[in-house]
Order: sequence, then C-alpha cells, then structure tokens
Amino acid sequence: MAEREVDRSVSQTVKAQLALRDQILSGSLRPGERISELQAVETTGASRTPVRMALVRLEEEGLLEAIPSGGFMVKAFSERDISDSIELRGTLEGLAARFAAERGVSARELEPLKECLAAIDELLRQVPISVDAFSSYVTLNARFHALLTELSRSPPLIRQIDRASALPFASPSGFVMAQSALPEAQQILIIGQEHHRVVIDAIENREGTRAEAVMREHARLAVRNLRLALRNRTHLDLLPALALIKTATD
Amino acid sequence: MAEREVDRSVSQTVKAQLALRDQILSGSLRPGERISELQAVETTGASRTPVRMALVRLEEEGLLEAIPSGGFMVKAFSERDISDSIELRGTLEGLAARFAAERGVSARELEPLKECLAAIDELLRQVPISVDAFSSYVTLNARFHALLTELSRSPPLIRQIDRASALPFASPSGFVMAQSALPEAQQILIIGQEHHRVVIDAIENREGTRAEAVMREHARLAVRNLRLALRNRTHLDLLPALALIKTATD
DNA sequence: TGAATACGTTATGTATACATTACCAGGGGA
DNA sequence: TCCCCTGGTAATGTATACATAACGTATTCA
Repeated sequence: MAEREVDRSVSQTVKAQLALRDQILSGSLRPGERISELQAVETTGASRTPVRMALVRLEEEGLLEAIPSGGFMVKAFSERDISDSIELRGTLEGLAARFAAERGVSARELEPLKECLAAIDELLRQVPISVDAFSSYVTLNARFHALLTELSRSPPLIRQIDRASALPFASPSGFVMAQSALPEAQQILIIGQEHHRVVIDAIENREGTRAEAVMREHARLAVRNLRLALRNRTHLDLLPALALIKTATD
Repeated sequence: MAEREVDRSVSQTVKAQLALRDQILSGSLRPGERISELQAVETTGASRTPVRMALVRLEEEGLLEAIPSGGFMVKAFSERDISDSIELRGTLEGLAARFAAERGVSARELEPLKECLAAIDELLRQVPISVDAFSSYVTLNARFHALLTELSRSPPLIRQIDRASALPFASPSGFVMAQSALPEAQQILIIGQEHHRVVIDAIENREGTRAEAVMREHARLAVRNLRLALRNRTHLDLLPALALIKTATD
C-alpha cells in the first residue's frame, strides 16, 4: 500500500471521473488535447486503474475520444455538433412527453412539476433578472426537465436522455449564464417557461402529439439561443460548459 | 509475465468485450445473473484489468447494470423496455432522415442506399422466403439503416443512434429470424421495404417532415412485429437477441 | 544540409499482488 | 426457535510492477 492519502468516502473511480470531468468542462484541458494517464493520476489522486476506468466512462459519455494509437483526447465539438445535440435531446424529451401524455399521469405526479413551474415564475417576476436568480433558474430548469423525463416511465428512454445530456450543452449553467449578459435573456426565458406550461397542460389532457411538439419547439428555442450567444463572442468566457467547442481558428 | 497464451492481434480489452457480449446475447448468462470477474477472466482468457474495462464498456452500452454493492449483473428488460427502445431508435432515425432531407444529399450519396434497396427487393421476390434469404435480409437491412444514419452527417446523432442500437432489439438477427417462422413475415418485410423506398424519395425531394414520419412509422411496424413474435412463444427460442427479456415468471 | 535510422525515453496495455468490503455460515444467547 | 453476532471466505476495489509499443531526438551517412 502506498503512503498516498486516500479518501475512503467515495470510490476512487468516481472521484477520478468527477475530477476529470471538471477539468474538461472547466477548460483546464483544451479540446483536442491528449489526456495523460500519469498526469491524471497526479491531479486526481487516484491510481492508474481507477483513472483508466474513469477515462473509459468519460469516453462512453462522449467527452473523450479514444486515440487509435492509444490513450484518450478531449473531444472537440463544432457549433453544429452542439446545436444538433440540443435538437437531439429535445427530440428525446418530446418522446418522453408523448409517452407521459399517452400513458397517463396522475395529478400527484404532476405536482412537483407544477411547483417547479411556479418557482420559476417567481424568479422571472424580477426585471431585469439578477445573476443569482439566473443561477437558481438553471437549477430549477434542470429539475423540471428531469422530472418531465421521469414521467415517461420508460427506463430506456430516461437512460438515453441522460446520455444525451452528458454532452456539454446539457450542462446548462454556462449556457444560460451567458444569456444573462444578453438583453434578450428575459424574453427567451419567458418563452421557455410558456413551453413548460404548455407541455404540462398537454400531458394533463393526454394530448401526446401536442406535448411532443412543444418540447421540440423548446429545443429549437434553445438552438436559437445558442446561436445568439455565439454571435456575442464577448460573452463566450462565461461559457465554461462550452469549453469544448472548436474555435474557428483551431 | 504469465504463461497464459495471448492473442496479440487484437487488444485484450476488445477481445474480452466481444466474448462477454456474445455470452450475454447468446443467453449463456441469464438476465439478472451476477457476472463474476474471475469467471469472466477464465472464459475470456484476458486478465482482470481488460475484463474490468470491458465490463465498464458493456455497462455503458446498456447490457450490464452496476450492482451498488459492487460488480455487475446482466440487465433484464421487460417487453415494454424493448418496444420503447425500438420506438426510441425509430425517433432518432427519424431525426436523421429529417436532417438528411433538410440539409440535402447528393445523388452519389444516395447510390449505396438504392443498391441496398434493390438487393432487398431481389430477396423478397422469393415466396415464401428462405431462411438463408432471411439471413441476407438482416444484413442488408442493418446496412440500409446504417447508411441512412450516416446521411444525417451529424456525428452526435450517429453516435446516439449507435448507442440506442446496442440494446438487444437492435441486434436484429434473432428478432427477424423469429419472424421467418411466422406466416405474416413476408408481408411485414414488404411493408418495411416500402418504408425504405418512401424515405429515400422524401430525402431526394427534401421533404424533411415526410422522411421523419415514415421512419417513425417504420419503428411502429417493428413494435407490432415484436408483439407478434412474443405472442408466438413457440418461436421464442429463435430469439437469441432477446435472451435478455424478462420472462413473466421472473 | 537534409533525411533516415537507431536508440532512448515515455506512455499505454496488461498482469498480478494487496487491501477491503460484502456475503454467508455457524454458533451462542435470549 | 429465532435472532444476532462473529468469524471466515470469496469477490471486488485499488495499487503497482512489468511488457510493449510509440514518439522524439540525436547521430550518421549520403
């Protein structure tokens, strides 16, 4: 056994995975950069075996790419990749909303969704919205989407949506935070909230097609949102979650 | 170094992954069964490290499930899980078809699709279709779907579809083979082939919505197909790919 | 001076030893 | 008789040693 100090509260594999994901999403490791096992061992404090397990998991998660000659590198995404991923996720969420509507959901199950909705309403009452409120919004919005996904009661679909959310765009903090610097921010959030309201209504009334349609529209809004943020390159430094995006010059 | 005989042509990790997947899909390992590392080491011929990497990959692939207390077990799926997965995949393929149609595809790119289509037509001319022809059909059908997916030119989407295809239903051999024992088989394949034809036409004419709709209908056909096969329990032994399905008594 | 080869260094792939935890069986006490 | 506790065994989690392959550098020859 080494004299290495070991934190036994969580498994070394999980610790390494979290640490590496942080490094990637925070931009410490740039897209395209090769990720060295030894280096990862030093920064994470775990030994090579758990580090390698973490690397495999992150590869499957889509953040890393295997290098044919061996090892892994941080994956680089184009703007199109990101917007496609958003649309992809919206499509899956649309299916989840359809399943929820068609299979029926009890009033009790909708309760947490409505609470979430009301909490967001409360936040949006501020004009202009503060950075703190934005931060809360991000959390609540993520919660809303997670709850909606759960309503589908379809483990394979839920799993797939989780997978699709692992891509950087789905780490919503940076994405939405960047919007806070934009004057259009409030409008966008208000429209998004309207989508949330409609999808609940559609599910309550068991209108599967309508529920699905609004979630897809919701994703298209997010894509427009992304484009807007990327046009305002001055705010790109607020986009830690988009650290993986390929810059034009790369 | 051990005296173990090592095949250096492929990596031990890949070898172990393939071997274990075979064991799972062939039913050697029953759903819900715990998978022992030591046992896997013996059956695959690799050592524990590559076996563990393979297990992690298979977990991410959806065939295994991590046991909280440690280790992995073969995942068990309900009929609903399988049909949801088929619909899920169809939804993603629908998006791929839409992307292809909206973004435009050259005649040269459609060529291989059309060749595939023609080859399947040729096979279906036989009445009744032979088991060999069925086998060829399975290959060609998989090729058609893979080519269609590629047309989206969206790496994240392609990746996600691959993921969704890793689930057992997507290993089409057993699934379609089972149909060969059913009198409705030929009809189903002919309808499916019509869908293939329509999606190509829609893509050529840049009708994204129509292209998407037909792929989703295609998936619904496959779901009906699955239900049919499961009603005919006598043929279930022809379903190696569905070895993972939970039986009612489990 | 440039290119090619050889050698050395470094990193990954693999194997195994060690540590720890979970599970099971047996025994003892209430 | 049932429950709990304790000990042992077996499996997983972790660490590291070893083998091999890749990459870079330096040297030599053309």
